[in-house]
Amino acid sequence: MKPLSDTIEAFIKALMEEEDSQVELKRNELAEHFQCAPSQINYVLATRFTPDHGYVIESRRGGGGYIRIVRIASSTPDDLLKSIYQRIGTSISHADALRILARLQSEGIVSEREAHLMAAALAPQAVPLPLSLKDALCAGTLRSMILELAKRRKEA
Amino acid sequence: MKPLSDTIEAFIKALMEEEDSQVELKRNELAEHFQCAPSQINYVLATRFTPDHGYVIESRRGGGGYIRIVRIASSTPDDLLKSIYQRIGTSISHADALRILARLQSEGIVSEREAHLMAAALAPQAVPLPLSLKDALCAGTLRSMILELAKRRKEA
DNA sequence: TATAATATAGTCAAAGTAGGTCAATGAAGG
DNA sequence: CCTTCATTGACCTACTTTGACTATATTATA
Repeated sequence: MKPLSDTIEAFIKALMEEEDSQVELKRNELAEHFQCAPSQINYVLATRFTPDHGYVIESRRGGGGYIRIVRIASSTPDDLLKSIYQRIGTSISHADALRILARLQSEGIVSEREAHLMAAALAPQAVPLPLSLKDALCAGTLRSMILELAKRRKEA
Repeated sequence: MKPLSDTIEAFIKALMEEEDSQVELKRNELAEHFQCAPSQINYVLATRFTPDHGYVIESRRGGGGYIRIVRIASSTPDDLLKSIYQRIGTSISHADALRILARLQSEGIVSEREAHLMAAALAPQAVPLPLSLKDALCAGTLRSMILELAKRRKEA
């Protein structure tokens, strides 16, 4: 049984297809529709529609409240690579790193195959490392790959 | 009395026959079915469905979790990947790793761009690690990427 | 107007679900 | 015995779902 979160994610993405990379929805209605707790919607947004994924959320509470999800207009690939590189910093969680890879793929900067290859390089290796070091290693590897992508753009 | 592990192994392999050299299963359900500890399943996977045996495992935890076993085909280029995989072992120098990448590229298994991406992932990270660990890390990362390549050949 | 009621959305911690790891123990054969 | 393979259970990590409490906006009421 696929988790509800995945279904809700797909539902929202389908909506975004129709409209112009932008949806506005009512949290309670969505929750009602999927028969789940309203906070479930927040969970989906927090794990699948983050800035790393290329989305921005705006919302308002109170009567007539809403949640708007906007797909960030991509600047040039070079700018995107630069900002991602900076965002990575010296430490990043594995989950966040995968989000960034998904973004790179959806922006067409890497192919699906390349994204998978990059993910493989980030997979928790058989090398036993303390958790603290792991995020640093993840960051280093990802940064190194991002740099390579940036370099090849320049050359091309 | 044949050990349970053999039975579970056969069971999984039978499943793979039906489906397309690929199964998805629930660890707990399988364990329940065979009335054994869930970790028994991991044991079977670790001893009979390793990359050396020609399988790749993917899994996900939490609600909706699963274990997917993918058989990687053994056509000619796969044999090369297989032998490379074995050659890598648990430790490899950075220089040797780069030589392997060059080979993969010259064989047309990866593009130049992919080879560079892989090299970037193997670059000596900013993370300070004892030399002994570095070669092990290099091996782990490379193996992981090789496996990904093998898996995708199968899918293609 | 203030104020209260109502309608939303946000946060966070706890519980629920599910797979992973590892070390101890058990069993079978040489 | 001793080694190798099998089995188990305690503990760990990861992902999901929920609910109690909080924050904020709008609307009705005094």
